[in-house]
Amino acid sequence: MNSDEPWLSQAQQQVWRRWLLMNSRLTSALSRGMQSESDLSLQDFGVLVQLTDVPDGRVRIAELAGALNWERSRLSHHITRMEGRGLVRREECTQDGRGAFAAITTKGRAAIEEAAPSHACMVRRLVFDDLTDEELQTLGAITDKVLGRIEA
Amino acid sequence: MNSDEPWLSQAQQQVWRRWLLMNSRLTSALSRGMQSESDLSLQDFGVLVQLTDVPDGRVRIAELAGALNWERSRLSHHITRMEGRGLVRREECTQDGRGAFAAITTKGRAAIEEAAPSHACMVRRLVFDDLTDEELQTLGAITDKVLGRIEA
DNA sequence: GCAACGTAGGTGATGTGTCAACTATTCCCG
DNA sequence: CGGGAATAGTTGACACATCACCTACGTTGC
Repeated sequence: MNSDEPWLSQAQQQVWRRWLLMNSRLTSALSRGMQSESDLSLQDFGVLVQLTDVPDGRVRIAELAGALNWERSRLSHHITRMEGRGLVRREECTQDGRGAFAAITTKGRAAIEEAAPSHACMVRRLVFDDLTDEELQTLGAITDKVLGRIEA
Repeated sequence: MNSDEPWLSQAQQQVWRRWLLMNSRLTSALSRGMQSESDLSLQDFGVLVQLTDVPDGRVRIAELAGALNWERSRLSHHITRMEGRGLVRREECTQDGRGAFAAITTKGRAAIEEAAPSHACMVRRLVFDDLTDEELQTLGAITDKVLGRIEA
């Protein structure tokens, strides 16, 4: 438990490995679930969530990339593909000639509204239903601490 | 808090979003750190960890894929690339003519031994150093619960 | 022993992410 | 104002992941 040593304690290492495993299992499970219930990927869903979060259903590209923690170029490619499927559309920004918005379409809204309930249900079943209030609270505290560390 | 409703409670949703964000931030941070300190990717590292975990430094492909939660074909492609860089080598399995091992090479061992300390240190700094013993224990309990749910 | 089926692993085409470079615009400051 | 630096977004080449399919071997049951 000495901070100068580079290694993790036995307990930390065990938790860490289980955590990594849980994350990848959870992601694949949610991803499979999403694909089978709708024709959205988890990534598509993430984009659409951000767009429905905001009243006018459109967000500046860079802001969206920040919220998703994606690279700008990745988002640009992804938007291109989603645009091709009619889920979003690009809109130009009059305030800033360089800028652009990604805007959700009617079809996009329909898609996320169809996908959301079963996804939320799955998240509950796999993650939250078994957690006590105290565990939920601790989990929140942990994520905040880690996010705090990463900022710094 | 009714299990029949598909939706997440306000508190759950907030924790969930922070959790997702934390995961993607943490992964990018660790990935960047790994790349800058060694010439391994986080994925390479994961493979090598599994191989050093076992006395003879070789694991059957399918078992390795299971431990990493990767598809077999993904692993096969990845092994091919790592083999090209001299980090691992394929070995045939005499017990089962279909089978194969992935085995760590001397160079692979050197690579992971060089990369491990700073990676472990980063994991400690970003994740564990701020956590109390109780939080660590709760985190372990949570991962076990979720993993349990996913198995079922 | 051999036909039908299951399993281990590999392959190539296609989809997605990353990186470096690029254009167009805005900002800053003399 | 004007010119260099910074910023928003896109693009194309390349790296990696996924999917459907393939081969080779093993297992089972007749």
